[in-house]
Amino acid sequence: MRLALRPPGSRSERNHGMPDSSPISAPITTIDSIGKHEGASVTLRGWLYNLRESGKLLFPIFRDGTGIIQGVAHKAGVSAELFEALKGLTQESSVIVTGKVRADKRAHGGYELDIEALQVVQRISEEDPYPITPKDHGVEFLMERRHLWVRSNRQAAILRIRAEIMRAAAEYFDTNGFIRTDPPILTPAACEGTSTLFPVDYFGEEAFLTQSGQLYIESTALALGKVYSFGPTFRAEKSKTRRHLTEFWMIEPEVAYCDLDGLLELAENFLSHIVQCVLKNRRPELEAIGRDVTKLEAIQAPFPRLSYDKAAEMLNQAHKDGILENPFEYGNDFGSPDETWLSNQFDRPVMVHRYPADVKAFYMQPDPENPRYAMCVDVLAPEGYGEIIGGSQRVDSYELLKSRIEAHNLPMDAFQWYLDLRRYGSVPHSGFGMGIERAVAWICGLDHVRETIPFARTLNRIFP
RNA sequence: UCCUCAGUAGCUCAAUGGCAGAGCAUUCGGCUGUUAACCGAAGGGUUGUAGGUUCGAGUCCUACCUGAGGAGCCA
Repeated sequence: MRLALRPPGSRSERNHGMPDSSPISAPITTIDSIGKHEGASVTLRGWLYNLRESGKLLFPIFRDGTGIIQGVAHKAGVSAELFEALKGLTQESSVIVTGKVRADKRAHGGYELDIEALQVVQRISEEDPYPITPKDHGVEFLMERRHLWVRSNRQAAILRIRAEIMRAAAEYFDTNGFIRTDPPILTPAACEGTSTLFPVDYFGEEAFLTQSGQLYIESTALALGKVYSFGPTFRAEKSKTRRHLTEFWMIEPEVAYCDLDGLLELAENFLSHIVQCVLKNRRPELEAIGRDVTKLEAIQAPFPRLSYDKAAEMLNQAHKDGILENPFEYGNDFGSPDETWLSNQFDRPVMVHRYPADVKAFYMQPDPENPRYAMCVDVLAPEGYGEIIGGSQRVDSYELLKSRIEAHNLPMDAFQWYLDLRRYGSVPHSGFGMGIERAVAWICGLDHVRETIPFARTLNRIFP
């Protein structure tokens, strides 16, 4: 073994006695940039994804974290040692492989690797094979092995897209004058009732994991003008659906001197930027997971605006036409089937605004034209994905906010600091929160949010 | 919290109340362009748990456990 970059650990421990075929001396590269090396020999460091064989032909498929590529070895074209070493490889064994890059129409990525040398870093034994085969598996089996499942091509592509969505979201705010100010994750006594919060022991006092940083970034918005926060959020609700996690990531902007109209513009520009970045930077991954990118190419501002009243009319009509099973009761919040149907009526996210104040949170500003409505917005992603953003203009009047807190039976003491924001230099201000996992599910076209985060925390799962 | 469905080989699933089965995976053999390769052979079972009905239960009944996706609530 004359390889410069060798892994830690002695050879005898790590490769289970498999012989190395020959010295490896080609430049090290990654599969995502293999096209630059057409016609040349390169070295890849990765894992065996699958192995097919046909007589004296071997087709090992390698992955390296950046992509997958099929290798080819003819028995007549390589040494007997190399052929036997390749033939004996097991799925997910770690290998360092050298070969000549060749463009080939038959190959999925457009390139194949004619294998010239192989170093087995660790060979997985047949007695304890890699559990996740290239065949069908159930949800429970895969989630129990999430630490391995993330290696699969599809899961890795989703995680790359997630990373791009998070990067693009932060980039939008960073390049538009926002300052990132992250609120605390450990919070004192409950803000909006304790039933949805995870309690923790804080040196003998009860504290809770945050369910939203909104109240805190209202404070930093009045200090810095335009701010955002980006971090994990916790909800102890016993929701067991494809749209719910108990721990999820939320990005929340908050803007001083911003009204509801300004917030709608911010939301549509923000979402457009994210989708266009994913299309630009993660197109191979979108294709790898079978996403219809024409649906994403339509996601450009402006987005349709729909008042609650108009949405209610549409839902009533849909019920009369027999499309929706249950009648919509005016004055209520939309149910899940209602939201799904509404979001399916548009080819881009629809911004539903001015819900009845009674069904919305205490901190939302009433509509000056009709105080029965709240100056709020839910952004519903298309293709039936439903709510990915919820936001509002905040109450800026001290007296009104105080009476709202009383009316909701919230502990006034705990809200004194929040009321201070209206006591000293209050201004109109607005903000929203976007759930990263729901955005990823929509942009990737997934049917469940559990695949959008490396390790999902759901009602029945806190393992691995 | 409520409703519905499911639990059988390592995995995905069959099996009218009557001998526990198939495909994949693993092992062995075959195949010079395979695309979840294919062909042949072998090994592999406390049918989620505890009771009950029955001559006989994977199958029917009761309770429980685990999981799934839907309601409510939310991002």
